[in-house]
Amino acid sequence: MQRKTSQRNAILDALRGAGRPMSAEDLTGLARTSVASLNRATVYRNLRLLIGAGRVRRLTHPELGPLYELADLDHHHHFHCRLCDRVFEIPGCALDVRIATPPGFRTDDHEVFLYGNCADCRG
Amino acid sequence: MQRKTSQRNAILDALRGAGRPMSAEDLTGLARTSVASLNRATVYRNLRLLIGAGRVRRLTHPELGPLYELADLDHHHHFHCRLCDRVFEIPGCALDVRIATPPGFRTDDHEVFLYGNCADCRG
DNA sequence: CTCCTAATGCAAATGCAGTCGCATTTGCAT
DNA sequence: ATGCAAATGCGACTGCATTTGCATTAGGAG
Repeated sequence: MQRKTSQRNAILDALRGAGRPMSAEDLTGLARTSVASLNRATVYRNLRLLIGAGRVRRLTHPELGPLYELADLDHHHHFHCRLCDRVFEIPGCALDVRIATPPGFRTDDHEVFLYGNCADCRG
Repeated sequence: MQRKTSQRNAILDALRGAGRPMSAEDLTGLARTSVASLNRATVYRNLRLLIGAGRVRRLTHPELGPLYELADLDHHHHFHCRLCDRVFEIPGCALDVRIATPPGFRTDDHEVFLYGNCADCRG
């Protein structure tokens, strides 16, 4: 990642603009509004680079598969609206890890996925 | 699912005996201790049948991919030991869904994945 | 402005979970 | 004991996310 390219900017801008995790495909579509020629392979190559550089994080959503989000976010949960299929970043942590951890185990990390309807879709 | 076959029994017994969610591949390996000829396609066909009958549940683990578990379990979390790579069913729920849900949203369901080391591996 | 090489676009290729067609086996009702 | 449809085993095949080979384009140091 030594040169700055319009496609890499477009990918990062798309991620920042959306403010929510997206699939590689959605991300490609969104970034194409900036760079129309943007190719899938380029997106994947840049995602790999950006993940390596600690700027992007890849997660696997149990219902939606692989999603990409900016890495400079504090710990948060993910809410999947089953109507509009968007995933929202929910700041904060409502899990009591001490209670969640069985005796003798040590929990280093965790993920929480919420499912339901977002405010827009309930309107 | 009208006839009882040794392979279907082997699959269910493997799931019961292990007491934890497993990949189709691990499940096949385990069930083969009962029915050596057991084929992958048969495992998948039976899993589909059993899921349709509400006896088995399929889940996608963010780090381990698709796993299968018995469906007659109460709500629980999943603990992934990163040393032995086993997934444990953790009974109970240490998530406060009211706190976890943003204003205006409605949460119908959720999943919690814990990561760390199990009691055996910490020994 | 030039040149070197990183980065891109394209299309073909991977790897993996799961599925399908078909010949053969096997529950189980009669 | 018989027969038929369900179930199995096998190997080839899908679909999807991602990767790779290669020719071309384009940052940016000099």
